[in-house]
Amino acid sequence: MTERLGGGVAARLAHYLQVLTQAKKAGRGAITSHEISEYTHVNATQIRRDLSGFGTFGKRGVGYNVDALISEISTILRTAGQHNIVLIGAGRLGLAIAEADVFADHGFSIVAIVDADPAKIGTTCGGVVVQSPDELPRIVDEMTVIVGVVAVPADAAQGVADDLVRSGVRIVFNYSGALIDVPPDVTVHTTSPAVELLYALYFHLA
Amino acid sequence: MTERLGGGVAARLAHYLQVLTQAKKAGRGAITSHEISEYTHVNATQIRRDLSGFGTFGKRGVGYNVDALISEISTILRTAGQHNIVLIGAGRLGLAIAEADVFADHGFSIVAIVDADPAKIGTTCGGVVVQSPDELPRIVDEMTVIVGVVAVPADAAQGVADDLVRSGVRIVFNYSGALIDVPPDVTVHTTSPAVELLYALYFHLA
DNA sequence: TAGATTGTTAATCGATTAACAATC
DNA sequence: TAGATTGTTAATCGATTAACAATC
Repeated sequence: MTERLGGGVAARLAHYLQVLTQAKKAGRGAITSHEISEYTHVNATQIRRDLSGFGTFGKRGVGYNVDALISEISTILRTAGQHNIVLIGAGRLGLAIAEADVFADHGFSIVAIVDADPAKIGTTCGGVVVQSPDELPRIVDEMTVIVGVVAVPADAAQGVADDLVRSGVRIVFNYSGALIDVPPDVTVHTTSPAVELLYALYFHLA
Repeated sequence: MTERLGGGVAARLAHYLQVLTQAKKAGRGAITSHEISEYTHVNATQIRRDLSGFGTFGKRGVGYNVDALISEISTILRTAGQHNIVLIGAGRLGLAIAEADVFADHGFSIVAIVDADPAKIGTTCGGVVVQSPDELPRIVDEMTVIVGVVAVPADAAQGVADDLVRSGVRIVFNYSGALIDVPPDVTVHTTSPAVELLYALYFHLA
């Protein structure tokens, strides 16, 4: 019964989950497919069909129960558990990420922060002590870290990614903007706000 | 001849542009469709077709000239010019954004930083002075700002967005994670790194 | 009951993929 | 020439959209 989802469906479900989590925080008890559509820019019919494929989660004339839907989608995506992250780079960007609760909201826990600057090692941020890059293999192994977040300058990004891969990390989240090469069994996600900005601007100008 | 692009094509072209810009920074003179595919996760055939629809930009057996392709895509997306941004929130995240060159790389210029904290007003960051939110309508008008970047805590995001919309901003870039409601003629883009993380994790676990 | 929204179908459109000739 | 990669076609698959009955 648990067949592998297509890439499109999985991406959309993750997006719905993000909106639902925020709606819950805002105190919303129920939400309609049209509201989810507004926030995700996904067609409302598409949303209803995506969901109805896994069960009847909605109530006609009312919408979807936020708590219940969060639980259902978490189960479908199998991301209900706790997952450990290591953050590389204790600069402004790194500390801003460590402070944000966007990861914590979805069960991702930053279990270690690493920085090459000796002056930063030993300092604390969000209850997590900054450690040396030398500790990386041990940290990844002992705490079963599967995601590494790269928040270093562009010219240091490839080196950091290499360290992460050598240490056993299989998902790299790249905030540096730089292009990163990794082995085929490792996934890199490069966040590029400018891409969405260029896209929005095109339709604004056109 | 300049017909309006479909949403999918425009988004992909923006993505290619981001990769090309980074490749140029890394000193690359040429790039193949397969390389762009690796970095964007877009099918290589799809990339070649997207590009060949606008002209013959590539050289068989070699690939695409990076500089030339940047110029071509910029023209297609009509984003070759300079565009002004206002940044709201001079906290860690805001300053990290102001420091990053991800926007500058694509011709977006942060012309003003705004923060409600009186202690921050008057301080400088990246050559830009932090101003009071009261100045927002004047700034947007005088400098023809069309994009507002929201880098404030989640509970302040809606208020900031309202201020931006009242001041005339038509594209809101939301880093707070909170859900934001705006009039129909305004576009909101909410960055949610957790979405892509959940997505990557699903395929890692499955 | 009346209004609203889901669940679902059918029809269209765009994306994906494989394959390969053209050509650098 | 040999190898590589583009440009392009054709065939398949998934996304999108409109429409509407079911039902809360």
